[in-house]
Amino acid sequence: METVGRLAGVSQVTVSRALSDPSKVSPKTLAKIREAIEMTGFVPNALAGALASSRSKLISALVPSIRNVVYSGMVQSFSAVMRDSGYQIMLSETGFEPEDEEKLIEAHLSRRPDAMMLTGIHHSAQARRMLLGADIPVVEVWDITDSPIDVCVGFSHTETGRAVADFAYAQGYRQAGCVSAGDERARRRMRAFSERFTRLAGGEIPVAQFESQASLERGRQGLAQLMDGQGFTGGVVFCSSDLLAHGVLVEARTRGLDVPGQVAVIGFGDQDFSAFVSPAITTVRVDMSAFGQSAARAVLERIEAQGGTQSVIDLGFEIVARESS
Amino acid sequence: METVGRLAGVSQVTVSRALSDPSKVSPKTLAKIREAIEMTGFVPNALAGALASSRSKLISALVPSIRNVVYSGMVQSFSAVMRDSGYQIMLSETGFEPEDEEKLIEAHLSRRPDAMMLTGIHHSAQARRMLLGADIPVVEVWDITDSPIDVCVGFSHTETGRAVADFAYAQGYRQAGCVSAGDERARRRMRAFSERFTRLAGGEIPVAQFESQASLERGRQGLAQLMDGQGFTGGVVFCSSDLLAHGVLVEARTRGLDVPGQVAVIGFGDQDFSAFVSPAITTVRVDMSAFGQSAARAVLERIEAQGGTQSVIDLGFEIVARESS
DNA sequence: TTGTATGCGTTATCAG
DNA sequence: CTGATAACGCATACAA
Repeated sequence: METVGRLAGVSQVTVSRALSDPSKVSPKTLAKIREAIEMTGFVPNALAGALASSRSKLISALVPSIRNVVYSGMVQSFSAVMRDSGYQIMLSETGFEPEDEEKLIEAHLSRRPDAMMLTGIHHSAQARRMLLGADIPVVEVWDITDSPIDVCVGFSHTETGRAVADFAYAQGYRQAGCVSAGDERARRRMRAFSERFTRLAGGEIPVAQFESQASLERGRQGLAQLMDGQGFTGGVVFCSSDLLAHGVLVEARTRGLDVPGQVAVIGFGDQDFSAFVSPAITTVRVDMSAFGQSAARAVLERIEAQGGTQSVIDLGFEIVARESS
Repeated sequence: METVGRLAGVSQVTVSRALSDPSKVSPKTLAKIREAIEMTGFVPNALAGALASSRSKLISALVPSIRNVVYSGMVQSFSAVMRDSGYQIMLSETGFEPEDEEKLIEAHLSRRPDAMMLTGIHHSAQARRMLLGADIPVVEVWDITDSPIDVCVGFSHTETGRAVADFAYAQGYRQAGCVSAGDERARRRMRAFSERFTRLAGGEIPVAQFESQASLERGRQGLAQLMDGQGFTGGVVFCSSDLLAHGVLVEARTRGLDVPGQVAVIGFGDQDFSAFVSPAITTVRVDMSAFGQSAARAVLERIEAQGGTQSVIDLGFEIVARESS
């Protein structure tokens, strides 16, 4: 800025003002400064700016995995809204281990973000302490709780599981199984489904539980496990994601089973392929881009107004009935 | 650090040293400092650190879209390697508009990253100038050129298109069509495919070109367009992604067409579902996590050794023959 | 092994 | 509308 200022015949401060609030500088000097910037190829140092103003214009976002469209879709809409307000996103993957999250939170906090977006509501005590100590807006997405760190936006996984059980029972199914990936929230949905379905129809509900991330192949293996190892002979299979559901579908076709006659399938997430495979997948739709947008708005509200309104934003879910059940 | 130091009975610098290089501090004082940090919940300010040392430990990464697994997979492996070396990633989506990229590059550069990862080799003149001026390692991924800004790692899209044409011709196909999403590199593959296939088999090659991102539905529309509007009656369909290929498959099934008898399909990307749908999709495999790792290693080499070795890293591609062709 | 002085490139505050 | 001056919180060079 010093150099630019000399070239434009003004001081360093004036250059700073020209950049941060052009209206505070006369049109003439503004033009000269712009020209000098053009000539020198000057790019302001946001690090120094952040240090001086203690506003970094950086937002941290932590998600389990960006390869999963449900998370990357959310990040995409979150980022878009924040970017329009001049914020940049620092994104990291936490994986599914709580300890990793703690370290990442500290690493992010050291960069002094103006706010932080986290996935889920379960965080270590130390993580909560650091977050509280940072004194910035914190939004927890994808799940809701009555005691968020600051604000949470999402839906109830327990309610989802129950609703699916009710739905499947109402459709006439009396036998059920589950195929689930290693996500804590997925497990919570499965548990709620099992409890409710057992209460309605009785019997045990076999579960094929994987620790790895969901994939089509895992879905195939899931149905195979249920049928070959756990005595599942037919009925409805609730999967923790549409990808798994698709795998169950493929495996059922391979085994010559009629869907939904012998094996019915319900997925989760309403991914873009779900309506277009055949049979189309019955699923639970959650509006991930709405999550991202709501989260972003909640953050902006808190940054600007210094005090959010709602602290629990339940965006709900919707069961989409298609051909697979 | 001042506060922590007072609590531990040492000066600010000693605290700084204890954090950046514990071996330079006596075990006793180190213990006292650690205790003081614990008590105060002190989290170092990386902004100030970066300003003072002019090393931000931040790496910028720009990709067209994180919802596309080919990009998010690459980012994932890139991030993992960089994180292990103590770097954080600032990720942004450029979309598919060159002007947006330029603005994003400037925004990122203002945060003084220690290096930058870009997708593709086409950047505006102004962008190149800024990048060169920033004087940091720059790695361009997903494509190769003889004149990278600094270093590029990827594969030749033109060669890919040609190889697919040769492959399809060798399999006996004499009619072809293309379904492509609005990615410049995808278009380049399609063009090379068309040119080569026309030279081999003669005739015109109809193309269903979409401006939007790939999706299963677009794939279905693609085949519909080719057959209903562009006189395509059968043969091989080369798609710019496996998602589109899957859509073509679904549409073909819907129309009662035999695959690969009447319509054969070749995709791109070898996504995780490609081997498991039926018929399994013939595709072009590129090792996206290898791209990310190579890119990360190239960056680390340049940051540490101040001068990279190779400047063009061609990781190639592989045609995976399956049932759909 | 530890401390002192200085500077990194901005913004904020106050004067002119 | 513009300028001087003091932080911001740390790292680096040098000294002890």
